[in-house]
Amino acid sequence: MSAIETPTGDELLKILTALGNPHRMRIVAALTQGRNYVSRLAREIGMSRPLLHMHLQRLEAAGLVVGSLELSDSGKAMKFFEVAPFACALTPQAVAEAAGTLTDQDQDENQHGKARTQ
Amino acid sequence: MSAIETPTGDELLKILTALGNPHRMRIVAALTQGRNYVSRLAREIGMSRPLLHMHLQRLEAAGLVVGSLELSDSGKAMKFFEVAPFACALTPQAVAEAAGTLTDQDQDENQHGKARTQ
DNA sequence: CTTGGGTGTAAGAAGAATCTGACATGTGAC
DNA sequence: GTCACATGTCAGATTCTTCTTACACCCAAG
Repeated sequence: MSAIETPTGDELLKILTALGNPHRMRIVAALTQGRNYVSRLAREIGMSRPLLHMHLQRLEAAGLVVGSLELSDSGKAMKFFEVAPFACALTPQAVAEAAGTLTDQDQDENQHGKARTQ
Repeated sequence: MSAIETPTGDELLKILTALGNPHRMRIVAALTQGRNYVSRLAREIGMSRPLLHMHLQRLEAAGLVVGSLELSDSGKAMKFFEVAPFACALTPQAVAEAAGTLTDQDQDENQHGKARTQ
């Protein structure tokens, strides 16, 4: 799991745009110290909850964090998030390799199939 | 040179936002195959020259490419670009470590000194 | 002097990302 | 019922990024 992965162009692009944001970097940093649920995390890092929700969605879409909706002892629904054990190397060769598999201008929700534009 | 570096938060952020763009990824990929000058590169990858100029500026500001203004045999000024041998690992720990050294809201050009806003 | 190829840059439009505020929902405790 | 605390989502404003177009300059060749 801690091996250096070589994601596709679109995956790497999603990872980079997800991490290329100071708030999201700090979110990942906070989750590295342990899992947490949304409202508490929002309080701790001083961010509005809807905003944190959006950032977590972006991080989860990139596969950098994983969230699971659990029920606390009292029955309250709480969404816990934790970091995914991602690891990818950022080198010119890795970027060049990934750039070759870029689908250019459609980042749709077709990561299960392979519906090319052409 | 090919060791895994651990940049500061602001540096990593600049690297990630620089690479988190399909055009810039393709520019890095094109420059991996050899140095090139701006107008020719713009022709090859099918991009307007001012736009490529902006992207190259962004990549150079992040330290991912280096440009040098040279004079051709005929005396024409040509700006050559080549990739810098960057290498950094993208792991939760690296992100957490970098997030600790983020200056939050000022991304000014004060990477030489330490001129804080306040 | 005009043409062709190189450089850089600035203004403004278009589009995407970010952020706030308000709303709707559910559950347990008082 | 009302409060506190959790969830999610939406509309709109704002800000940032991206991109085009147009301009400026320099040098060599015809």
